[in-house]
Amino acid sequence: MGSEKLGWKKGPWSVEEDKLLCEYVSLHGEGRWSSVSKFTGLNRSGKSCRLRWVNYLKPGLKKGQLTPQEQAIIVELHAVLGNKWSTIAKYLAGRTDNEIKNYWRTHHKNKDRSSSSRRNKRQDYHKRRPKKLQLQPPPQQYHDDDNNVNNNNINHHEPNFSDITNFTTIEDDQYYNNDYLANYFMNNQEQYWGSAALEDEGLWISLWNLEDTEGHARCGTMHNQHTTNSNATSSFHDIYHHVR
DNA sequence: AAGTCTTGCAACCGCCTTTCC
DNA sequence: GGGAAAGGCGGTTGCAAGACT
Repeated sequence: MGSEKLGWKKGPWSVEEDKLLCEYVSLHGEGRWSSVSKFTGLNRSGKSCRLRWVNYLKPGLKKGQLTPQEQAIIVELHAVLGNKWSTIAKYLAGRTDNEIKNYWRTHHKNKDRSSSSRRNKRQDYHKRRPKKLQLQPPPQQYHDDDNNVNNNNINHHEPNFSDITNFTTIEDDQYYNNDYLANYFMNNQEQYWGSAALEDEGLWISLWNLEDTEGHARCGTMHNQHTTNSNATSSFHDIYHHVR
């Protein structure tokens, strides 16, 4: 945004900055991000504050490895929606568009490594990179399911892709020429929509609130899981048939 | 052991859309 | 109605850490 002042602090957020931002949101709610610096003294742009909140501090965010179910949903929805990361994120409770985008780029986009522009750029970068660098970033915080703040380091494990191998080997024609995908969701909806990882009420609300194909928000009336489950599948059908 | 490469992810950038005055 | 500000989104980059040679 050209209107934002120059001289905003950039780079990793400190624990203190996170605290100030959390306090601001608890007092004023989400939105009015450009006011954060005024109210808190935080020298961060509104966009930076919003991003930090949405991608890291917001209660209910899951951290750590994507589950095989989540990976499968991403693969399936990307086949239908393309790079609509924020839309895909609506189907994955506690996951952010940024997280999904990063996952995709790492695991799917760069399959053709030999021609990866990023790889080439990175090789170039590493040639120029000074050997041992910089200050350690502060310990990362996150909120657990009970909305408590933690400072734990996240354990990283090698992903297990065996569960989704069959998805990634599906021929494109199967996506584009029939209702394969829609039927797949219909037949496996218990796996997706009924999985423990997706039982967060927020997901069902967000699924029900998914925009329809004309860009209008769906009714936000609360439904029980079974009802919403059907609606989620209906939404998927809408997306599938209109996007293709 | 040291150098190089790969991966994961936080954060920034620029553009577009929406909202406000 | 039009311009400015704010918000949202997708693409990209920078860096740490682990894997590999």
